[in-house]
Amino acid sequence: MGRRIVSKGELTRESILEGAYQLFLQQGYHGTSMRQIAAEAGIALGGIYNHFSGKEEIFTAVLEAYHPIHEIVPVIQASEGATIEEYVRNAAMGMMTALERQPGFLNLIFIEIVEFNSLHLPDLVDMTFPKVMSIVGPFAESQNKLKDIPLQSIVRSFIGLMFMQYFAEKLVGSQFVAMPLEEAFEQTLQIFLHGILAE
Amino acid sequence: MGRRIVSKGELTRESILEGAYQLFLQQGYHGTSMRQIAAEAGIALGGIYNHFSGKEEIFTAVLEAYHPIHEIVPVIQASEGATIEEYVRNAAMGMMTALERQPGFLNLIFIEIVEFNSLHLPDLVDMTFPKVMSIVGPFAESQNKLKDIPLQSIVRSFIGLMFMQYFAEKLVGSQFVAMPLEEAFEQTLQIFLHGILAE
DNA sequence: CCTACCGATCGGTAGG
DNA sequence: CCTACCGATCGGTAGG
Repeated sequence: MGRRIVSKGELTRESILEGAYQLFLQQGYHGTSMRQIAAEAGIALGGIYNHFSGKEEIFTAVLEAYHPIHEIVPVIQASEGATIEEYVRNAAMGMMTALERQPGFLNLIFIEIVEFNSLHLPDLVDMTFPKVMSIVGPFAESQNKLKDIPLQSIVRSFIGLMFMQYFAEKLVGSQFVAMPLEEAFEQTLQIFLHGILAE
Repeated sequence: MGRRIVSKGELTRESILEGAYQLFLQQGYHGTSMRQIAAEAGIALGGIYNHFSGKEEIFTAVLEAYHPIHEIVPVIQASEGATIEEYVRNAAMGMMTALERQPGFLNLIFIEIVEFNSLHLPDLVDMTFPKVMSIVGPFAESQNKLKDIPLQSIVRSFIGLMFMQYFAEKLVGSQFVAMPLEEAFEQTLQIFLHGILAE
């Protein structure tokens, strides 16, 4: 909201994070050097160590700063709709938009999986999933139009389908999406809605 | 089928591929050195270059040798069932088993995405997806019990849900799967089946 | 925050 | 002349 008052040191720290973020996305963690990060941030190599104890701490901080939850939770909260059908449709479009606007989210998670052997992934999920559940839960439970399936399974399937849809969009032009994207999105939504709504 | 007759050189080449595969899974591409690959294969560093022109060519060869399609297509082909419901259930269980037995498949693809910026991913998908479609197509189309949704969307959603389920299994113990795994698998299957079957 | 470096290791290649 | 390697070292770069 309000403009934060930041010291020069904080500005430097943030430019390190932003430079590192861009480089990690393009080259991965091990493929990115501390010298590249320093150059991107406009400082000398040694200067980095005034802000971070090492390369891994930079990655941790980037993971926190660019965490999907910051982008996606407000989108889901903003989702409204008279029926669950409308609500799901709005949430789905909001999530796709959020993913498209910040395509680096998934890559950071892939880096965590590939180059850190999923070391911090359980913590990450434990931090994220309850937040999503607490937002989705009240709305869904106030309705009686869902099949008798645990809300957790429903949310998990929703996320899985959105990720798959997102992958399909990244692969435009391949056989994987031989139909218009809007149409593919609609089909995925139909399968999900038929899957969760009571007759 | 029959036992291949392989020269000593071919055996060396294959041990390089296997060693590189294991190391890539644990450390990623840039995190793995040619010296580690050589040690894993039981030869000297220089010996590698009699079989591969460089590190990237090794990764390409590993991607080909351990391609998911080799494992998953026979599983789907072996899937039978009097009804689509049975068929889907068998295919789902077969795919989960295949993924669990070869957990490296997904990681190789993540390495491709993260460390090579998805350079060869479209080609990979174009090679794989049509094969799956040609196997699934005839069976599904011989039935009239599906909703009016393109087969391509159905297959894509199926793959998305299986991947999500697989991720959930890797995250056992976290909030993400607060129910028994068999139950979570069943719930995912219910959503999919309700989503695609005609009333 | 910089310059000047360190111990070690990187991917790749030399001659034999 | 080929293959399948070796011990040693190349020019550069890694994180700190």
